[in-house]
Amino acid sequence: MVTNSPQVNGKKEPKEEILKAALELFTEKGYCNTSIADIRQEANVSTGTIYHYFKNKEAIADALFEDILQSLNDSIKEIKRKNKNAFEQLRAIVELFFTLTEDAPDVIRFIITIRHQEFLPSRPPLSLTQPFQSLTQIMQEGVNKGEIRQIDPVVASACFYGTMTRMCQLRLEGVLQKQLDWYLLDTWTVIWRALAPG
Amino acid sequence: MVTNSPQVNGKKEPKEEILKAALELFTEKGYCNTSIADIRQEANVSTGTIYHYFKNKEAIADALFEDILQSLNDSIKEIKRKNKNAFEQLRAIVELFFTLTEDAPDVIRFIITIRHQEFLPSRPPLSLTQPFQSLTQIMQEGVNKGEIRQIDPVVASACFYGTMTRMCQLRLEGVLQKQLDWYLLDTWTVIWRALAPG
DNA sequence: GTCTATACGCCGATAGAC
DNA sequence: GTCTATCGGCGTATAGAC
Repeated sequence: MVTNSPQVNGKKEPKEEILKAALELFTEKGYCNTSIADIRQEANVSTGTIYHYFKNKEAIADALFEDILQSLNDSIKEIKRKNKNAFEQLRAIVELFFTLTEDAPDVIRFIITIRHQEFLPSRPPLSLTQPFQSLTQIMQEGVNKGEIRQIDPVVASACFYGTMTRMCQLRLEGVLQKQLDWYLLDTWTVIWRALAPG
Repeated sequence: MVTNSPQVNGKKEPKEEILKAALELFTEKGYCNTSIADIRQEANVSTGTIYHYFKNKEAIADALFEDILQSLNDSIKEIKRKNKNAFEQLRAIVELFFTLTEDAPDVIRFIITIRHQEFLPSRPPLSLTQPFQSLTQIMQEGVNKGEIRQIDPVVASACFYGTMTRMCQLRLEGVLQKQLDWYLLDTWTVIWRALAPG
């Protein structure tokens, strides 16, 4: 995990420190504008240590990608387990993204604003990864059960994900002064009106 | 304009060729991963010519930013002039974005996927520029006239813009096999159900 | 495992001929 | 206005001591 260090006592794992620093710098300045020297400084380790834990700069980004996607996937799985219908599942996902935007903005920046393909060309676009497949699946099941209107699940997902992430983006860009939970009700109402049957 | 060269006869303006090449390369590989040598080659000019027309690499990106924003702003102005109510105006904007995604994908990539702040730090976030202000204004007027439900115009804009651009993004990433106009009706229906009163 | 020192390539930008 | 040649600096990655 990137968001919290596994070591509780004083000493921190260098690997985790490096990932934490890299996430912060990549999301703030971009991958290209972040040098190994920057990461070295922010993580308080030496160049040698970085190359001991990671083959190269790209491998750091790759590990972040893996970590964050895994964590997102776990969260969504748990949401699907705890909530039985599409309405509750989707609402919980919006809450998750809004909470993360306030509490772990770098994670959301990594998911929604970073262009992974620029430096991880072998990775598929995020839209084709597991958590996003889960989303389309929720839509599909919702349509099948009559909880969601008869529309193309792709369009339904786009409305849901696009609206939610646009709100996150506006908040991260400093356009929205109030915390996202202030907008939660309105945002959810808008999304659900778009998707609800009848 | 970036999308078409002003010269009709054989010879092309080097400046336009440079901008065209830069737009293509920036949106494909990213700003950082594009070298002056790449642009030189793609535009069939020499390094000297590039630096004759532009102060530096950043100035090329800046000119593109200016061009594209101006062009987008003009298009939206014309849409507002030709269409009188929010319903028609917003629908025309979706059509504009969907058409551009198919016909001038690099322009849409530049608007929705490029992280301008990484290399143009003095520019404000896109969300604060004129065309996006116009959007919020359309929402506000729509709410005032009762054409749009009583919701926060920011949330309304986020739903509209987020849904629309997510569809464009999915198409640009190759996730959607069919052309965007195939999805236009569904997309618009979803958006309008979210915004319509009653 | 962690460090410092350094090699080496690439890239942005300039100089100066034509 | 357009070109070629080249400089200086930065950044990734490695070598090798401890």
